[in-house]
Amino acid sequence: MMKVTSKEQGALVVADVLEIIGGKWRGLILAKLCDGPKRFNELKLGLRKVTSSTLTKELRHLEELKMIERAVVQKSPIVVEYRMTTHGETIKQLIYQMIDWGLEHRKKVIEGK
Amino acid sequence: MMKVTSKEQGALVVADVLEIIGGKWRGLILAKLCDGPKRFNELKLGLRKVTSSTLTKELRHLEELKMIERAVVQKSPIVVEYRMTTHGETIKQLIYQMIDWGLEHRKKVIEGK
DNA sequence: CAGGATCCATATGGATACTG
DNA sequence: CAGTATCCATATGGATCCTG
Repeated sequence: MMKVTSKEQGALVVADVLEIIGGKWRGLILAKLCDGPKRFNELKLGLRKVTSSTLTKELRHLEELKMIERAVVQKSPIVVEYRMTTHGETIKQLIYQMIDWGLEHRKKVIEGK
Repeated sequence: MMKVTSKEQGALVVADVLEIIGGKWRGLILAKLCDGPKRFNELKLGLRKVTSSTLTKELRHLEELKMIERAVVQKSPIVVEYRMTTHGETIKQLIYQMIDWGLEHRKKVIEGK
């Protein structure tokens, strides 16, 4: 069911993962990209109120972590597309599980309050 | 495979979940409590360098979210135990999946760099 | 369209000292 | 042992304006 080694390193590894999906925006960006590639402004509009500079910073961070990649689709007017890398794709199941758990939690705790 | 409704609410729900496991300590605390109940100082020592005041704040927050509960086991000298609530238990699988993914990520990206 | 630059607000968490 | 209280540093993200 659960590897012993995983349990022992548990907290440390969780910290790694939180570096990727934690913070106010990174998890949300990844969730959006689970649907498929998105352009800069698509992400910007999809995330309620994030500013350009913040979005850029977060995207760069996810790029450094090899989770997403940036592709210039066309220039002048420039069009950029962000998409998950092959490695990034592997986090999809985790994101989906977060969503499923979150929906249950919402029913039980938030609405049931 | 994935419910459509989940996908659409995706980012919003992810934000809910990140409120619980995000931040610098909350996910780590939950990971520790996956092993079973822990006392205040056990948690404090287990998490590299967290101060009492910070740990207290984070624990209170997780209590408000109905994820953990505090139980006074004995008084004078007081002994307190923190453990997951029934609802909190439901997040275990998510934490474990985070750990599993994190270990893979570590191999592929961090060490493989 | 997609950002860079600059400056700034606030949230998060920390240091230190003290207590029932 | 398990906190509280007070004060404080910094990280995170935001506002605004500008540009190839």
